[in-house]
Amino acid sequence: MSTPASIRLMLVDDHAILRAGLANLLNGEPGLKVVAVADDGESALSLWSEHRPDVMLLDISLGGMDGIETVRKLRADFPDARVLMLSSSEAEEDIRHAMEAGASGYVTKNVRRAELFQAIREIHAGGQAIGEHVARLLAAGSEQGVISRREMEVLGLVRQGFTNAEVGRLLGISERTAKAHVASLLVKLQASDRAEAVARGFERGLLKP
Amino acid sequence: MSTPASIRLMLVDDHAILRAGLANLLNGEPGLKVVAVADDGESALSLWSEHRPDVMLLDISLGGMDGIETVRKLRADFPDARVLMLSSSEAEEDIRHAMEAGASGYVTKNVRRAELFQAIREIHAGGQAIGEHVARLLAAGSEQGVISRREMEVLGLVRQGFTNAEVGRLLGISERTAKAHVASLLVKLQASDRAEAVARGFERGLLKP
DNA sequence: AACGGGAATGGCTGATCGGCCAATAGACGC
DNA sequence: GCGTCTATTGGCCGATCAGCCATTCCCGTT
Repeated sequence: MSTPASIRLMLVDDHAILRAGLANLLNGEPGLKVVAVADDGESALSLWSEHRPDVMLLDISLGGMDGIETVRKLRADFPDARVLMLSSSEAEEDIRHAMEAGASGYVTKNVRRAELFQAIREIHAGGQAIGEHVARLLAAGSEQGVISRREMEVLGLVRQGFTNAEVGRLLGISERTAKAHVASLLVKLQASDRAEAVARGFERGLLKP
Repeated sequence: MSTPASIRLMLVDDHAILRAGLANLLNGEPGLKVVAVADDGESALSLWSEHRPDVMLLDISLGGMDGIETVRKLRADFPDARVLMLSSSEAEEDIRHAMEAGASGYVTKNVRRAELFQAIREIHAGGQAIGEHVARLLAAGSEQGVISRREMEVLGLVRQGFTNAEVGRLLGISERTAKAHVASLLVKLQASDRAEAVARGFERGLLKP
């Protein structure tokens, strides 16, 4: 046929405004079509199997299950699902975790629209897409200790004032293990106690206000 | 006249996608028209005096000068300028500071579109607009303690990983006193340990990355 | 199949924390 | 002058932390 079928998109973001605006924007671009939207990970998964879109645009910060978990589960069920992370975070850890979880691309929300369209097409074609903005970040700060996903979870709980024992309970692991993760965080963040670790987390953009 | 003039809007947000999408969305609504966009506070101010819009939609988190500062300066130059804060932050401090700085309204980015349109019209008509979502937050926790200067100093040191004894030494006071300040911080910041106190400090904007 | 790293676990110990009690001194506003 | 608030200090104690030891399991890479 002369007009190739549109790339069928699914949007997942907890901000209604961004969802609506983005849908508008994407539907205005020839060759792209938004066929489903979701505001959390759970509905994203069920809507995916229902609509079977081509590409999911997924925010990292969602209520409930976060974007990383969502990618992981989606790719476990549909290994050929293609996901473009669309995040406002520039934290190196977020990017790395997203890609490791199976995302095919990662762009920050301040990409130019042309760059976004390009990324979607790239991904749909089977490629990877890292915003150049993002690529620079990755190249830059890959020196220091890499915070693992588990450690990020622990840091998030430490931030909320939980003790090691509580962290263990919440994550379904022993207090010893939680303590080990905290110890590891202290080393990697070059902090001398959990309070400083939290501060470093904010400074590095791992934690968001 | 039969068709009243549109409300002329200006968008200020550092996320290009949200800007583009939102502009689309707003221009699609009869009676609203986006006449200018900016991605930082400085250009927002100069574009305002150039275009003289009716209402500014302003994000709090901007590169460089933040949204609060932008409102303050704008209102200093144009006391009748009307600004609707459009933030993803639900932090009580952010809301309070924005309103104190002269914003006419505050909605979070997950308002429904109808509510957003309503807020814009409300503000243009000279009223105030607090998203109901936001209003609840404000009503809830408006009765917290004020952090004293000394406590701020202590918080700054705790953030850097100093122990109570070290804080005491650095401030020329005894460890007991330092401990008392920390205890007071825990109460006022509703934190259960120093790590959470630091986190709350960042969340409230008392500490900056 | 071997290797490296993350994740999970246990025990031990001295340092540190946070809560609870009470007290004195100076500053500010009414 | 009186009350309120912050800043300061002390003792006591159980809870929690952070450091150091070693071990097992699993996964992805080589």
